[in-house]
Amino acid sequence: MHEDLNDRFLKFLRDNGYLVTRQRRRIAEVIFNSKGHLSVEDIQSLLRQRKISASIASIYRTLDVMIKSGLVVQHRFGKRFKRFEAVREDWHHDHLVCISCNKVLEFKNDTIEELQIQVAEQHDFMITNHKLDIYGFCSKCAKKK
Amino acid sequence: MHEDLNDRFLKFLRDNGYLVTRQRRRIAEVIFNSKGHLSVEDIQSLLRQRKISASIASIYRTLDVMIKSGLVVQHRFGKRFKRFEAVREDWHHDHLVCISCNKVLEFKNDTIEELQIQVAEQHDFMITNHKLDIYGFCSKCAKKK
DNA sequence: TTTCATGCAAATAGTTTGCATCAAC
DNA sequence: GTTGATGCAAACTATTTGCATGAAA
Repeated sequence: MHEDLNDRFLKFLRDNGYLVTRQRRRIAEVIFNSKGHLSVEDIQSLLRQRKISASIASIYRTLDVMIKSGLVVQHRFGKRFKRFEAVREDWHHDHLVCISCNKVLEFKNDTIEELQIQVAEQHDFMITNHKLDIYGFCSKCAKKK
Repeated sequence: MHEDLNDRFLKFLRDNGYLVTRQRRRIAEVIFNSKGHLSVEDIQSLLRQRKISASIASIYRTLDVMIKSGLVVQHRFGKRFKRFEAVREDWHHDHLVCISCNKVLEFKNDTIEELQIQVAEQHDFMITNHKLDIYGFCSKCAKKK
């Protein structure tokens, strides 16, 4: 499963004239082996746990390449820093973001997706991607209040 | 129309123990008199055009208060800086963002809104707000390619 | 052995904050 | 007169970049 993503990334590197370096391989491994939405800090600490060294600069530069490969997407859930997420299979999804505990739930709704395509057509707009983030309180945090 | 927003903002200030200062009044005027999605830089230059002086710090601090008042919302269309938008009447809308010319079109789709509420219910999630941004190419930019 | 990636530190961009001064009430 | 807002400059955070060194092909 993540093997696949890893292989696809390595192939992307080779096919597009990028070097396959130790750092790129390891940063990719860490990201493809993690579920969810990683901050650069998360990635750093995952690397540290595995006793892998890679500078922040290399993490950012590798993330750029990964985004170009289409195997990773970027989020910015209202916060000032970015979060990164591996794109698994063809499963696109949107997010419910808890503004209290910062937990992020994923969901998928085909009707919403279709309606977006309709909206775009109506405005003669060519969609490349979209971000739908719903903010509020998850069930746990809602109860606390 | 923007008179209304202005008045509501001044009322909000008074009702919540904030001082009604020259800067706050003028920053609010500029924002309520502008359509669209203003960056802080935009706001600064609009103020400059009117020969009004206000420091960046005050602009940011006033924007915080305006957001608390609910009369302004914040966006972050994938970029690293924020954009601010006056909330007119009760007209909520979403955005089509051109990744080529950066133009932002607005749209409203009630069915999408309803479906979001359904999704939230299914996940026992209490919505406070949401952001749906569709990225791609506007008709002009799509033609150029 | 050439070319591209890395690591470090310095630079940048956007935003926030501390503090003395100033304006609102 | 008090209290809270302003303006300035300095601090901060996330991210990017320049450049000498090191690793990939």
